[in-house]
Amino acid sequence: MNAAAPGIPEKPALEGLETKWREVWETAGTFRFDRAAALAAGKDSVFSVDTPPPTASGSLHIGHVFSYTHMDLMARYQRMRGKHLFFPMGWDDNGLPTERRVQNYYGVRCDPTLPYDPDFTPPHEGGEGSSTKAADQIPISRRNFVELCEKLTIEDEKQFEELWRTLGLSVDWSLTYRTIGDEAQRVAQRAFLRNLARGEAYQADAPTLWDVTFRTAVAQAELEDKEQPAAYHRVSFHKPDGGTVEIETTRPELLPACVALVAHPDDERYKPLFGTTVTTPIFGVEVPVVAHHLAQQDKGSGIAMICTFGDVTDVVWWRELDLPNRAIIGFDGRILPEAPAQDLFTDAGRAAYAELAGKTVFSAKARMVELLQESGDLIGEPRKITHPVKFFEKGDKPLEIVSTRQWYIANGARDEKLRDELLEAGRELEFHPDFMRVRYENWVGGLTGDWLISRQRFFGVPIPVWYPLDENGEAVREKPIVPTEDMLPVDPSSDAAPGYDESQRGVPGGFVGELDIMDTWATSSLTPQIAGGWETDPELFDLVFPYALRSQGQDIIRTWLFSTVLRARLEHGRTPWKHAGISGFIVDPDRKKMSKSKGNVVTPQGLLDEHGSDAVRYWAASSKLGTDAAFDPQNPKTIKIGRRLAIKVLNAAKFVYGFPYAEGAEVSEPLDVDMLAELGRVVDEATRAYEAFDHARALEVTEQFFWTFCDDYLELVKERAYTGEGAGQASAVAALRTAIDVMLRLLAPVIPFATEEVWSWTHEGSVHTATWPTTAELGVASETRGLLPAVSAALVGIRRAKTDAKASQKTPVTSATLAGPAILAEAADDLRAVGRIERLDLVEAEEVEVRDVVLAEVPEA
RNA sequence: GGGCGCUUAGCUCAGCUGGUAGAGCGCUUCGUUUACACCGAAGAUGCCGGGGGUUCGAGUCCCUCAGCGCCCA
Repeated sequence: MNAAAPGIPEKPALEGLETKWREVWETAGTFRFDRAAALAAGKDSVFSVDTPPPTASGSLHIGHVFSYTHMDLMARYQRMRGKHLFFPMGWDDNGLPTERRVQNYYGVRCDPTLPYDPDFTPPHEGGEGSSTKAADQIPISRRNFVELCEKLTIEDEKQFEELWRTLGLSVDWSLTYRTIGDEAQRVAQRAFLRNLARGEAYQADAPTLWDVTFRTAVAQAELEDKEQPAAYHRVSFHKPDGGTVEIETTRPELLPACVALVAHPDDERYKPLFGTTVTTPIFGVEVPVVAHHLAQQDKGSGIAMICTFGDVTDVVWWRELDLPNRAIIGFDGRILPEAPAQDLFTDAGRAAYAELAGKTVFSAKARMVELLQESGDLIGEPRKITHPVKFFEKGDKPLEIVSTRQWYIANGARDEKLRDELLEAGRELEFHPDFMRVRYENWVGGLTGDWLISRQRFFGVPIPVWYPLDENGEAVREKPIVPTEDMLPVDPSSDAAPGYDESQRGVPGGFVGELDIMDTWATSSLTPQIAGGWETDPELFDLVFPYALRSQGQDIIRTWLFSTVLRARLEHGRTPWKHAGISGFIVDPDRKKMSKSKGNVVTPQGLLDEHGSDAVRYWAASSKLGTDAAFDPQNPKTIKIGRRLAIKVLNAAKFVYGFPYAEGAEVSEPLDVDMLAELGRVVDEATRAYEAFDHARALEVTEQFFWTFCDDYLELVKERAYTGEGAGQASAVAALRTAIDVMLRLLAPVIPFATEEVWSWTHEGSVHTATWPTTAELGVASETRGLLPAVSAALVGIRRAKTDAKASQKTPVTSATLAGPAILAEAADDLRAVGRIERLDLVEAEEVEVRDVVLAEVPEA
């Protein structure tokens, strides 16, 4: 017999468990990917997780904690099932968010024309938000700027890792990657070069969605519709016979870029006009009237002007109707000094255009309206409306459409075969929940153009090409010079093109480097390849790819999930993962998405500090995949429940380990056997739930059992376990210990800190590398006999009698009658003990009922 | 406008392949018992969004309407 193990604290507490165990896990390498063992055991023994690299310069919020916990639950479950976990973590540090943060933090901005200053020190550090006005920002060279980006992201990433470690993510931190790191750049450039070689990457001069603030092209996936106020201006076009056609437009300033009028082919009002021409007001340019089904008969006057380019529909019309390009908006969002249609303008038109040139869209519109009023071509007052306008999701000015040369990667938008393949890939993927696949299919089906990957920015992976310069010093864009793969990563802005000397840069007959960088997603779409050592470590890559699981939020299905599927299809001809686990998002008590402006955002670190990591993880674990979770920072109920559970686990285990125990004791009492049989059902159900990616269900059944175990079973047998003798006593303690041992493992994925603490009291290794429980190890028949629930019901009856009498549960009972199934007799002694019942008469009946309870007289204290 | 999801106790949510409603929180009352007062016990609480249909039987299946949310136009 031994008493409580020496390591059990007098009063167990959650405080400090995070700090204690994260260090132990790190030192012991608990979550390290055991490559040698994985290789020996074969590919099927590996469970690889493709982790979303959070934006390093952003801030981690409660939604991240939610989704990353979901990922970790599955990882921990699989690890306990004996899988070798390949669980890396990455940071998405390249891209615009970092640039913007650096600008504000250091008070600088990038001017690529400036030379590098090796001694540069930033004017200040630590500015947040918009504390530095753009005008006060000091212009610095690209290299200086990139250095600051590097510096700041490394700081940010440390804090991220700190938070994830506190939360208890069972990541192998030796596998960390950064999307700006050398290996990521190498992978991104290699993948690009292969896309190029296969014809999947190409450059094209085309109308491009353009953010004038950031002066960069943006992709379809980065668009956001915003409702904007605007006004319909009714404008007259002139027919050759002297009559007029009135159109309505929200963008009169684009009149000089007008190339046609368009109406619906079925529109009786305009049918006679199709095939004729009209002239534009002010500018007098002759344009055709054309028919196209996208023209909306019920919008405005039913006939619209097509300009190059007012919106994406203009682009469609321009392309499908084969119209000329007369674009007038420059990269800075201002009207170009020279209009392409200049020669077609009347003299008055040229004079009018001269007034518009150089103006912003806003002021050009104002002036244009005046001009139209003066000429009498504006009919009536502008009519105010609100309508959706395309924005860059990170921008605050409407996107313009400019014609530029950009790099694209085929995504199926213009290639039916590829699109079908991508849809097929979506069907191969097991989405959890299944309906999330629809988001993917909608996106693939709705693509309107290939993926624009070039960005006119600074902090990102350079597009690895150079262009030869002809004898006039003009770049020959059609013949890009590419590096060999062993040269990667390259920066064409500082590395000389292969076969050239740096002195030939910019010289006729020499070369020029591509200055554009890639879209962030063009790198982060390759996280499986980056983390898995694609081409640099084939042995590893074969072991982990395709991955078992991609886990992410529902909001990035169209970006990260889609682009990763695309790249894997193009490069490997297969789907990059078997499962996609999709988490919902967090809403505040009013069902609104949490947002900073509402002031309802809580920092995850604060939550973890206040409630403990196990409690916060419990909250995340109690939501199913794909389901949005309500969160009230003022009253985080579910977190408190999680905290209570973790504390209860500590206390219950401590209590159980305090009973006298002899090694090798047998579970022989019917009640004990039945309790373990019930637990076996819980094990089965929890296992089934995890296999179906339903961690919430697994938690629910386990937790429910655990509370019954504490409130009923433990109460029933504690007398026998504590003061009993012989086989009965041994059986109780053996059953209690077995149950705790199993429940700790069932709960380990959810509350890793409390369970590890308890596990350490009686075990050497970590609970997180222990074997997931099975019914077999319980050593009892898998069939339950219904004894535990019957006894629980009897217990409730006894307690009710005492409660009704307003007596303490400790009050002795002289006599009572217990009606119920005969099986109750097998636990009568335990019932007598817990109820302090002197004489308990059993009567057979279907329903359990306790009656004729006679409480002993208790002298007033 | 199209699609997806949701609507069950005051709140947050479970309810698998149809069999006559559950949990936790909160609330009420009681209880200082050898784990736990961040505790324990007992109790009350619902025309399962509206309407229609299939069925012996519908929270569960079908249709329809409404509200909320998200995605895509």
